[in-house]
Amino acid sequence: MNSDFTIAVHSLVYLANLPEHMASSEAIAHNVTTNPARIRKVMSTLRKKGMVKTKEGMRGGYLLSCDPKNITLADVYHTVSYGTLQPNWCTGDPDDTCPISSNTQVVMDHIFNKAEDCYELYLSQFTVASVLDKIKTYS
Amino acid sequence: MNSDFTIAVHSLVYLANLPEHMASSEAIAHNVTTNPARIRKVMSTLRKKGMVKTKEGMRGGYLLSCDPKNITLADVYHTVSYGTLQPNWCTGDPDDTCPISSNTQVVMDHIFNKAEDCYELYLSQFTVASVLDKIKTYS
DNA sequence: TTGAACTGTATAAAATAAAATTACAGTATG
DNA sequence: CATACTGTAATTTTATTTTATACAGTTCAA
Repeated sequence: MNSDFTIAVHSLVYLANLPEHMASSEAIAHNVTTNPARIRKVMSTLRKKGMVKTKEGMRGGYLLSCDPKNITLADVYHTVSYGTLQPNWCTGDPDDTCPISSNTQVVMDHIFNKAEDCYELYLSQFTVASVLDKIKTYS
Repeated sequence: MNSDFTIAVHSLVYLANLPEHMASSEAIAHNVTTNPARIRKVMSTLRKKGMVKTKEGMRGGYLLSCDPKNITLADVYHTVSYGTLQPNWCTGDPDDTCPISSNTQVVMDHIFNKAEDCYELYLSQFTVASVLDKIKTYS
């Protein structure tokens, strides 16, 4: 499981907290403690789903393109990490004559797929704004 | 994310399908397509929670110790993989004066912890018996 | 009572995945 | 036209996962 989801949430919260809702990949990377290239990759996929706008060139960077109250963590998860609940490793052998060996993987696939829906439903209760609020109560 | 959960479920289903509900690590490993040492490690943790009994020595192996209808995937997940929803990587810097940098990880920790509960609730609808039934409908 | 067939567990090696680094073309700004 | 950005790809480094190997301890049965 990679950390793109955590990075995406952190980046969006960071933007939401800024008066202009805008920052460069370098500023975000410093806050998140990672490198600018990784931030750009994650933000680039968020842009494709319309969550942020990007400005290239000098004084460019990333700008929140909607109200932090309207971005749920489910939206973020779906955009950057959908499918990562299931491990890559496959169990059994699809060509084995034993149905347990050949079909367990297929059944687990279904279970993991529905788990994603369940996970997203859970995450839909949180928004970028609500996460920011929680962070502030710790300060 | 490692595959211990998938391996545990597959192994238990395999046992449930056998008339004596019993098999050696070698037989299970062959069905799962992994090595006996790994099966023994996973089964060993299931034993500690009372899901299987083990017989050492000649003609030994693993024996289901309860009705497959009474083992939910939530039980299995909790036993072998609890906590793996959260990535190991940590965001931000706890010593940074910026609360976004220092507190986002803590808030994400809470969100991931509650997600585990949600995930287990979802998994509690499945049992070793119900998974076995589904596998058979594919045959 | 001995040896074959098991489990339990640890360690090391190999394979895979994740993260960081580097590089550079493209773009806006002043 | 130089500077400060993004977009993206390739490479290297690091961490994790999986496999392989080994061996002590246990049980059974001849």
